[in-house]
Amino acid sequence: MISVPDKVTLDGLEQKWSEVWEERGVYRFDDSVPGQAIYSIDTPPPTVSGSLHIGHVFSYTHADIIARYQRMQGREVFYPVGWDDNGVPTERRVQNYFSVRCDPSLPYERDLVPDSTAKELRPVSRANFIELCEQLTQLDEQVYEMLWRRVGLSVDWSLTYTTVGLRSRKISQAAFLSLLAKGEIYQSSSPTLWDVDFQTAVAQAELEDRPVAGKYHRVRFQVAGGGEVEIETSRPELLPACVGLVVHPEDERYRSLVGQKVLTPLFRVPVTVIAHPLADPEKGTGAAMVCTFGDLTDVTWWREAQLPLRVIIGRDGRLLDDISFGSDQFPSQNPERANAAYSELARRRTNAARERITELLLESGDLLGTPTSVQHAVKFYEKGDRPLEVVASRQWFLRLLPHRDAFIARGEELDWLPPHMQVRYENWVRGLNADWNLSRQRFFGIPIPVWYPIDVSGAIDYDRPILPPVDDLPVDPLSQSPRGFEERQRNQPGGFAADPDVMDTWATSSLSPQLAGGWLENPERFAKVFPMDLRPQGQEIIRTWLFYTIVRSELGFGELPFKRALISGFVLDPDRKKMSKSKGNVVTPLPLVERFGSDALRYWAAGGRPGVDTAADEGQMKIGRRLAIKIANATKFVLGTLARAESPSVVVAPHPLDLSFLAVVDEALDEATERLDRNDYTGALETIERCFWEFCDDYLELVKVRAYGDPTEIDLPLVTLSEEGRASALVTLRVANELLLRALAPYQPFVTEEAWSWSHEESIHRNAWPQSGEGLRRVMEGSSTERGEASVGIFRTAQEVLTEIRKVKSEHKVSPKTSVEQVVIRETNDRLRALGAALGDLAAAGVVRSIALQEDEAMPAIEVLMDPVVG
RNA sequence: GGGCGCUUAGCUCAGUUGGUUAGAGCGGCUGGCUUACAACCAGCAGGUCAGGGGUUCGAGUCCCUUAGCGCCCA
Repeated sequence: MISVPDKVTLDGLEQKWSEVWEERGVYRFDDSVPGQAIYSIDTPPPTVSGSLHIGHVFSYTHADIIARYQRMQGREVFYPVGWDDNGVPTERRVQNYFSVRCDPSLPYERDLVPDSTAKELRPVSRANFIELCEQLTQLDEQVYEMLWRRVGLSVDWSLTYTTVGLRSRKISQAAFLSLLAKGEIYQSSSPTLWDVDFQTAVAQAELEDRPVAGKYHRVRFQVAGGGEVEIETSRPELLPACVGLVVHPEDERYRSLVGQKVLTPLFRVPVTVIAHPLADPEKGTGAAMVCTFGDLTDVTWWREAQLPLRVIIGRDGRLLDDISFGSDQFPSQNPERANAAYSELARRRTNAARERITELLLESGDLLGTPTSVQHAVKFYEKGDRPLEVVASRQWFLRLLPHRDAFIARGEELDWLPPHMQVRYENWVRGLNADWNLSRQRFFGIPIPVWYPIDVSGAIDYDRPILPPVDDLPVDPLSQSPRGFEERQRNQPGGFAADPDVMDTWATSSLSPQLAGGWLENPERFAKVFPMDLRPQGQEIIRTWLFYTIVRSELGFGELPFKRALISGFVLDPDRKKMSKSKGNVVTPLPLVERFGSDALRYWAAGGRPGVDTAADEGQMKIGRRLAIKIANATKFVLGTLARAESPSVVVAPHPLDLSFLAVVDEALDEATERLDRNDYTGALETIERCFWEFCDDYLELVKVRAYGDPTEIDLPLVTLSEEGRASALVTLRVANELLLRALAPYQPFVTEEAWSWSHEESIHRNAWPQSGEGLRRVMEGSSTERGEASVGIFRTAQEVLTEIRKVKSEHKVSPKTSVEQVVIRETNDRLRALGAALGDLAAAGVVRSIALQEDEAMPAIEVLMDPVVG
C-alpha cells in the first residue's frame, strides 16, 4: 500500500513521530534478550538546574546516532536517561526561584506557599526546603524530556532515573555501606576546603583556580634569641593563627634561623622556624608564615612539621569569637595585648579583619613599607563566589590515593574516543593529592546512612557508628531512628545522634551504570548490561563523572564500568568563541529546532567528530535541512512514479545500468558500515550523503525516461522503451531509495520515518541496517542474471558522459532539453562494451540523437556535437 | 610553570600506514534550466597546507623548533 502526500513538508514531523514512537514502544528495551545481543549506553544525567544548551544536543546526538545504528544492526539497545537533580545547583535554583533559604532549626510548616517575588529570602525548614526542591526538579525534568523527545533521542523513557529518587537513595547508601565495610571509606576530621557561603566542604575535583587581586604585606617577626626576620603574606589577618615560619632548606639567608623561636607581632606568640622545600626562596622575602589554615600548603607544612593547631576562622567565614590568648592553645608573652588586638578582629569577615590588622600592624610598626599589589591564583569552589577557606571538620572520605595505579590501569584498558583523552584522565589521576571527600553539609541530597551512639555523659561517639541493615535502605537518619532505639532518644545521653550530612552528588551519579542497570533490584538485567558498551560524555567532566565512575566500579566491582568512552568536544558560538553566560553568547537549542527542524540540527551535530570543538554553524543546519527536504522529495518522486505505473514486483531482465548503480550503493554501504563500526559517524554520513546525491542527480536522471517516459513523446533513435526495462528501473529506484533511507535513518530519524511510512507499516528504526548485496539480491530475484555481472563501471562511465553532455550544453548556453546531434566516446574496449547497455538511458537523459563509440586506448575522450540548427 | 590538542580555499572541515596535478560542502562570480525538489546543472576564481629547519628519491603527512589559539593542571 503506497500513499504519498501531494506536497511534502518537514513541519510537525517531530511532534507526530515522537508520539507514534512512544505509543508503539519503538525504543522499548526488551529484557528477555540475552546479554550478547545487548548494546548498553551509560548516558550522562544532566544537571537539572535551569536549561539544556546546544552542547547537550550536540553530545547526546552523537550517542543517539550510535544507538540507532546498533539497533538497526540487530542489537537490543539499553538506552536510559537520568536526571541529576540532587545537590547544590538545585538548591541554588530553588532559593532563587521561590525566594527561600533553608534553616534546619525551623519546624516543618504544612501547606507552605512561598512568595517567589519576595525580596528577602524566607527561611524555611529542611523538610519544606526539600519539598520545594522536589517540586521544581519535576517541572524542570518535564521540560528536559520534551526537548529530548523533540530532538529524537531513541531512549527508553520507562527506564528514566533521577539521582535523588528512592532507587538512587538505596543504591547510593548500599554502595556507601559496602565500601565502608571494605575499609575504603573512613571518617576523619582533617582540614578540608570549605565554602563559607554554601556552608559545605568540597572535593578536589570541584575546585578551580581564579586569579584574585591581593596585596603582599611585609611583616616583621622578632627572633627570640635576638634580631628580626621579615616575611611577606597576602593574608595578614591569619597572624593570630600563625603556628610557625617556613624557609627553604637550602636558603643560605635563613639557614641559621631554622629551629629557632620567633615571636609573632601583636600577639607575641612564640613559634618555630621550620625548613621545607615547598617554601619558595623567590617569593617575597623567602620566608613565609604557616597558619592553620590559609591554604593547602599550610596544611602540608602543618602536618609534616607536626605544628600546633590554632583555628581562628569559623565555618561562616568570620573570625571566631572565643579565642583567648594566654591559654595552652594560644600561648602569648603578652596575653593582655594579644587579646586586645584580637578583639578588634573577632567576628569580622576575613576581608574586614585584614584591613583592621593592617592598621594595627602599622601602628605597632611591624608592617614595613606599603603593601604591594599582586595577582595570585586562589582556589574557589567551581560554583562558588568567594575563596575557599580551610577548616578542620569531621568528614567522610573514600580512599583514592592508595589506588592510583589501579585507576590508571583501568584508563589504559578503556577504549577512548578520541584516544588522546586518556592523557587528560591520567594527568588528573597522577595529580591527585587528597582522598575523595564524600560528605556535604547540605540539605537536598542523599543522606549518609549513619547514626552515632551518645554516651551517658552526652558525648557523641563517632568511632562506633550505627549502621542500618541493607534491607532498611534507604534511610534518613534525621527523621528515622536506628534499630534498637526510639525517636525520643535522639540527641539524648545514652541515645543516638544522626549524621547530618548528605553525599556529594558525584557519589550518586558515579553509580549511573548501577542505577540505570538495576543493581540490587534487577540482578539479572544488571548482569546483562554491565559493564556498559558506551559512555558518551563531555570532556569537562573527565575528572569528575568519568573518573569517579571508574573509581566506584573498580573498588566495588573490580572492573571497568564501560568499555568505550566517547568524549565530545565543546560547542563554540558561531564566531568560534567559547560560549558563556557572562558573554551572553549562549546558543539555546529550542529556537534552532523551530527554525531548521531536529533532523537539520542533528545533521549539524553529526558533523562534529569525537573530541573536536564545533561551532554552532547555521550554515550546516541549512544544509541538513536541505538534505531532509531532498530525502522527502526524492522518495515522493520514486513512490509517486511507481504508484502511477502498474507496480511490478518481479524483474525478468535486470538492466545492466540498474545493477551497476546498486553496486555503487553497495560500495557506499560497505564504507559507511566500516566507518560506523569504528564509531566514525561523521565519515559514514559523508559517504551515505554523497551516494544519495548521486542517486538523485545522476541515477534518477538517467532512468527517468525508461521508468515512466511516454513512448509517443520520445523521438530519439536510440531510445526504445520496453516493459522489461521499465520494470527494472522502477524496482531498482524503489530498492535503492529504501536502502538509502535506512542508511540515513540514524541521522535524520524524522524525515526518514515519514518517507518510509508512505510505503511501510513498521517503523524504519526497527528495520535492519542495509547490508551490501541486499539491493542486487532483491532486483535479481526473479531473473537468471548472475550477480557477478554487476559492477560500478557502467554507472561511473555513464556519469562521466552525462556530465560532459551537461557541460557542453552549459558552455553553449542552451537548455538541458536541447537535443544533441552526436556524442563521440573514445574509450578502451572494455569500457565501451560496458557502456553499450546504457546508451539508451544516456541518449534519453542527454537528448542525444546518436552516439558513436570508438576504441581508443591512448587518449580517452568524450566529444559532444551540438545540433547545428541550435548551436 | 607542566601537559594535551589545534593551525589546510573567504567560511566549516576531510586528507587512512609519507607516493601522480592537495579535496568536499558552503559562500562568491558567470551561464543555463525550472512541474520530484523554498530546488537543480555546468563552469570559473580562490591554497608558499601557520613560520623556520631537518630526515627522505619524495613531506600536508615523520622529527626538531618558533609563533598564535584553545583546553586541562599547577
